[in-house]
Parts: sequence; structure tokens; C-alpha cells
Amino acid sequence: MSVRVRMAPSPTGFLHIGGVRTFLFNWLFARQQGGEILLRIENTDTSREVEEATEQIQRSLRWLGVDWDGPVRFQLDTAERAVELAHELLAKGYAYEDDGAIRFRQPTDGVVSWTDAVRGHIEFRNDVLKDPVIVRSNGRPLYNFASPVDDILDGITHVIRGEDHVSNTPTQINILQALDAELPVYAHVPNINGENGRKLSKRRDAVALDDFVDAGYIPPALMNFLALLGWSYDDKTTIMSPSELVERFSLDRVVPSPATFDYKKLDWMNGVYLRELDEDEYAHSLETWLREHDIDWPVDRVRATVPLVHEKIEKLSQYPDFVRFLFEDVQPPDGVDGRIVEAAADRLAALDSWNAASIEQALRMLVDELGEKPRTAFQPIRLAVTGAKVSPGLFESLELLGRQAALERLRAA
RNA sequence: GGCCCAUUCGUCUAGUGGCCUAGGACACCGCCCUCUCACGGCGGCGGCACGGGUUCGAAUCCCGUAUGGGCCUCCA
Repeated sequence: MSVRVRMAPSPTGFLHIGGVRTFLFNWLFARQQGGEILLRIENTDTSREVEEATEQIQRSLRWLGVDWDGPVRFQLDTAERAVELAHELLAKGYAYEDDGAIRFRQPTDGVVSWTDAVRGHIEFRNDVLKDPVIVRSNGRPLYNFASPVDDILDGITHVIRGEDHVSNTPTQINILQALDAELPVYAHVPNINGENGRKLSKRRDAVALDDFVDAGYIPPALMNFLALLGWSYDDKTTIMSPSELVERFSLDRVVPSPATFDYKKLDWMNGVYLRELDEDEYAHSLETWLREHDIDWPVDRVRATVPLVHEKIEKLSQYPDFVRFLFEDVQPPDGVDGRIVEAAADRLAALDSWNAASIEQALRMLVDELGEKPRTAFQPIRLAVTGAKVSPGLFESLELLGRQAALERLRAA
């Protein structure tokens, strides 16, 4: 039997990073198995629906590189069928009316159990389960009913979802059994916590996928990082491309315990992926990011900076501050060693050709003649030219800045 | 409160009874490279929550305790 899974967000807001990770596991599993993956919007509670959410969820998934098969499904579309099934349960005595709503009647003795693909055997005593409302008095089905019903209708073979659904599972299994339906395989993946091991909080942590896009992370890096939150391939492999992840993913290597989101590790990993990009890809990522942040620096000049920043930054958001001196005027700090800067200006003014190699040669010669150490002598020049203590390589920066601007800055300092 | 789940370096994890004097990665610290910052190289610090069992032998199995989390909505 071929595998079919689903991603089932509720359209109540932006996509949460924990939800993204759960969807990623669904996607990796489906693609690994050569199966199908559906996107099903669980919108039976229209009162909580947020207008933009459905669009935004799709955009976020696409950005990450997670796709799905067939058109987007909406839970409301099958509401009628769900209500029919509820009436069948009513007729068979598996449900009863209560104040205009329909409640499912749980078995009163015995246990419900299943073998969770990530957590092993789990069982609940039936007598602790409450009779859930499955159809509201307004005639609309509720999650605990609509969701398993849709899973039947969609032919879902594996339900891969967050661990917060563990305690809904016995109820859903009882419903499925009353409906005489086959049970899917359940896999409950662990939660993701924030910095202090507590729940991710909107206030403290970056939680919306858009926050990560804004910060300048790139899709394969975030995917790699997220995949490693609760899953591993072996004892040493860390960096894996999307296709490697698809090839290697398996549910039995998902761990049952919750993970804490380590932003520093993500930063490092993003740097790894950024450095792996070739110049064109890098320039393209940069241009896209700049455009989305309303920075309209000339693209050919942005391209020219790529070799200077490629190895230096780990997030795209670090780019503007790092190279701002190439696009805007700078204000060098007070106290720059005028002797060295002036001498440098004289030497550079006399240069025949303006390129990094000749600039380096001239400046090193000067430093040598002055009896200075490169370390101490180049810093005032850097300050004068870039206005900052930290910058891309000095000689390359001077070349790109151009002779005229470089000399002006040196003389002004 | 009831039920359920989880617990290996600060963090993500490897580990399924002997290969473990517990391995890798991030972070941190030190050294090297070096025009700053990065990158890269080398080295270091650091952990099986606790208590009982079972066993010749336990991070691994069992029980209890503690801690954290989830659910207990006519939310999903």
C-alpha cells in the first residue's frame, strides 16, 4: 500500500516554526516513501479563521521548499459528509444528542491502544475518556470528528502530528472503530521549546517562518536545521541537503523528547550554506533579500561585493551594515592616526593601476618603510575608509570603492 | 486535580545489556593562520535527573521519586 500523509494547519494565523517542523517531517516521510502528501486546511471553526492565513501558510511552505500533491483541501468541504456519518453513529447508538449537539459515546470499559511510530506502545483506559461533542448545535462538525473523518476520506495512511495530539488519539481511534474504518499509523513528534527550555514564546523568540526569512536564513539551511530537531541520520552527519534528507529520513529515528531551539546553531548552519552558494546564487539571494527590505542599492555594485562578503557573514541581514560604506558616505571616528592615513593617501594617489593587488603592494611597502606592523598600521586606514573597525578585506574594499572616493576619505580623516 | 508523554555535555543528538575510561555537532575557552572580522586547522572544558531493583555486567530492562511538558473547549 502506498503512503499518503497530510499537513493539516488551522488557518488561525501565521505558520509557527513548530508546525513547520511537523509538516517538514510529513513531507520528508512522504517523499522518502514515494508517497503523496496533501495540504488540508482545518477550517471548521470559522470564527477563528484569519483571512490571510491560508495564503500565507502556502507561501511559507513553498519558500522552505515543501510542496504538496493536488489542490489544497478544506475541511469545511467535507462537513456535510461528516454530519451524515455522525447521524449513522447516532442510529447505531455510538452517539447521542445533547442540547442540540451530537456527542460520541465512548466505550465504558477496556483500553484503547496503539503503537506510535515514534513513541511505541501507548494506551488509555476507556473510562477516563470524555464523550466529545462531534457536531455542534449549529450543525458543524468539530475537530476530533472532522479530522479522523477526513483522514478516512483522504485515504491517509500515516498521521504525523505534534505530541499535543497524543491525548486526542484514543478518542479518534474509538471514533474510527465505531465507523468501522481502518486505522492509520500514528506518529507523534515532539514539541520544540524556546531558548530557556520553555515553550516557544512569540514575545521572546522568533517563531513565525517569516521572522526567519527576514533574518536572512536561506531555505536549505533552515530545512536542514529543522530536520535535525528531533531526528538524526547517524552519530556524525550534520550537513544534509534537501535531497539527502529525503533520501535518509525515517520515522523510527525520530526521538520522543522535546527539543530546544538553538538559534546560534542555526546561524552557524546558515553560514555553511551561504558559503556553499556560488557567486550567482549568492548575489541572487542578496538581491531578493534587499528588495524585500526596501534597500535599492545598484545591483551591479551589490554583485561586485559578493566576493568580499561571501565568507564573512552568516545571515543575509548582516549584509547592509557590513558593506554600507560602499554605498553611502561614512563618518570616520575621531582620533584616527593622521600620519599613516596621509602617507597612505599619497602612495595610493601615485598608483598606476587601481586594483587590490597593487594597492596591497603599495600599502605594505609603506608600512614597512614606516617601521609599523601591518596589524596596527592598516587599522587607521580601515577606519578612515569604512568608518568601522570591522570590514571586508581592506585592499579589495579600496579597489571597489574607487580611487577618487578612497582618496577623499583618506584626506578627510 | 485526573490521564498521558518525556528526561544522555549549556544546546541538538549517537547509544536498543558488554564495542562506552559515553561518540559527533553548535556554543564556550586556548593556540595557530591573519590587515579587522570571518573562514580554516589543532587542542580543551563539559553529560547518562535521583533512589532502588534485575543481571556476571546497565546510559540501555523494571519499579519509585523528582523535574518538565501535553490534554482534560459545542478550539485545532
